[in-house]
Amino acid sequence: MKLQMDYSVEGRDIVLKNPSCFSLLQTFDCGQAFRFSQHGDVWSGVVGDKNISLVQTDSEIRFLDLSESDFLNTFVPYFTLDIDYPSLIKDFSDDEILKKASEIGCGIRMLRQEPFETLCTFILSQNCNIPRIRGMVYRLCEAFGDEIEKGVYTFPTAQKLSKLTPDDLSPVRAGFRAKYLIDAAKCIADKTVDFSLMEKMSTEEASLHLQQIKGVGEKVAACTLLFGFGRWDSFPIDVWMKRVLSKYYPDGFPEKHKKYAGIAQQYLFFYERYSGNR
DNA sequence: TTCCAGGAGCGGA
DNA sequence: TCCGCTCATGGA
Repeated sequence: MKLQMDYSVEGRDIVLKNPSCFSLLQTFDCGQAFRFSQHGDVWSGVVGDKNISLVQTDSEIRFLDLSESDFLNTFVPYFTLDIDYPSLIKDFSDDEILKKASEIGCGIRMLRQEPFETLCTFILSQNCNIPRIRGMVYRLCEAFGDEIEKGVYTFPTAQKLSKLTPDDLSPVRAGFRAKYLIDAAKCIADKTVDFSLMEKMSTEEASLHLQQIKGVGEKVAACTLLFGFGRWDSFPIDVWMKRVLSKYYPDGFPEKHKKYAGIAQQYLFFYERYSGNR
């Protein structure tokens, strides 16, 4: 994994100087992850069993109180610091809408999130707005995760969730999604759905494999593959993307960009949702 | 109060 | 195969 930007160790922090294509606000607020929140200038969230805090200024992004080995092993892959975004965006510039969208959303970094957590959060996402998804995910972690610091919880394991009933999940207030969450946990725990096998499948095959879970259709499968497995060709189509496709791509998304269609999709989602193009 | 949300399952045509 | 209805809840 080749790091695409320089970093330095300053005291107990890791610092990225003048990072290209990296905005914490855009990355955490573009609807791919629901576990980061902002307090003042500090963004904090949980990745695996690590509580991480970050601060961005005009000239740097600072990972607070983080060892170099954790940075390299966990956060370089998590924040896709190995992807050359400027080249990717340049590649998109032959398409007028994609050019505009990737310029506006150029601070978005795709996140390589933990697959089970990604699966669950997008099962919860169905027919919900983003603030509500955050609430449900927080309550799920609070009720069934491990407390690693005061008020900070890990995401619960599949094994733990697989033993619960929808009634047990009532504090999450997930409604009809509770039973889907439990089915997902059971499928992962008993390996009916096997993440390690999916690594060898095509994106299409992996999507069908995930759709064995109740409450997982094409959209949730596509989000899981994109945000949890780094399948950049996976292209989730939700209500926002339906608008984008009908407005700008009535003849279909350009074949040429399908290899990174998932990243393009994220720029387009952000563009449509935040620039008032309705 | 009403509308709608990063959908999916279901039954009927 | 396609379409419309329903599901449970809360943010705006």
